[in-house]
Amino acid sequence: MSGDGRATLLVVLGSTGAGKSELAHEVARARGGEIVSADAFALYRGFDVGTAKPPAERRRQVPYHLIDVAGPSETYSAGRWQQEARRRVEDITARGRLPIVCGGSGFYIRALLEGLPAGEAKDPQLRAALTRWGSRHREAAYRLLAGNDPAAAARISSGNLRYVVRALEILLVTGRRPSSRLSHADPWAERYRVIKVGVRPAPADLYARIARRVREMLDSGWEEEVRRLLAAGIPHDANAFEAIGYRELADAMLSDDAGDSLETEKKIVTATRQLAKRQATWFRRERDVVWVTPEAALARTLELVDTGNETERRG
RNA sequence: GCCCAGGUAGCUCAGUCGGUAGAGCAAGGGACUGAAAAUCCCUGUGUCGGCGGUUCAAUUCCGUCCCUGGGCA
Repeated sequence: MSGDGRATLLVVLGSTGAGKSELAHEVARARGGEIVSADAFALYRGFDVGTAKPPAERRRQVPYHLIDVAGPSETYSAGRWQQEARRRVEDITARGRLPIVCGGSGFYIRALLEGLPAGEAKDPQLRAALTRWGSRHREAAYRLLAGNDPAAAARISSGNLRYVVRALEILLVTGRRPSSRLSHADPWAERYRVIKVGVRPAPADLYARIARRVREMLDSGWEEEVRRLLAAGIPHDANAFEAIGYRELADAMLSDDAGDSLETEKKIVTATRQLAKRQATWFRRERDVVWVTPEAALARTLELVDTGNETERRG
């Protein structure tokens, strides 16, 4: 509980490789916390090395949630994660422990804290059909959207088939214009004293960290894991295979010209850096984030977490 | 040493029948309504290898030199 009577919810965010996991784990150990992963790919069983899941030792020290909760061929979703994550956070709080949401999936974190439009308006078959049609008739798909919802079309570029298809899916499933469905105020997070800590190394350090991490993952049997997944019949187009590294490694294995592994490693590092940049762009807009360097992270975060509690003790 | 093919954006290359050049990738910036590690948008001045020559004008033609591949010796 914090000074105003609300329970504390700690959110640790930042780019891949910044040092979020380390921080979350240490805070959890120091303050009796439990970690809820906000990572769109650590959800999938079998995709372990490249998603940097916490090793068994850490999982013995601290309870981890929303890791390995989906089958490797499944497609998870932000909405499903939001519901699950909220339930876990509430449970953790109810047990008197500190909930720590930690991850780099900005869309998920926003869904958790600020909510999503009501109703998932989802139909996978329709979406697949729209995608098939749209990839052949990109302009027509965009015109169909523009004709039915100019406001939605204005916010989406015609080249972004994914967004165009999604908007059409909403239109067809709900019978209402996607633009009329923009998120409403969601009060869920108001019951918490939310502390958002962003971990951000010096820019030059981040690149070095990423390169090192990719190397370590490859040294830890990443390729072997991908080979096993493919051998087990996980389809190459499964959602989890869209994760950086898994994509490149599977492509290299499935193409005839065995491709050299140094080339693959470079591609993975590049893709990871690009991801880190996109994440930075996303989080830059996130409100009320306290940014810290990995070195100063733990001390500063404990201070932030403890402040409210001291206030309560005094009050 | 001789012959051939090249030397153009950080990389791979296109192109200019002579009027100082453009794609992909990389890089930088941005967006984000249940696929989000996804998807998409914006941003391209670089002694066109060096030096000479021809020309109103050369990255483009000619000469020469240097460099890189390949072949012949």
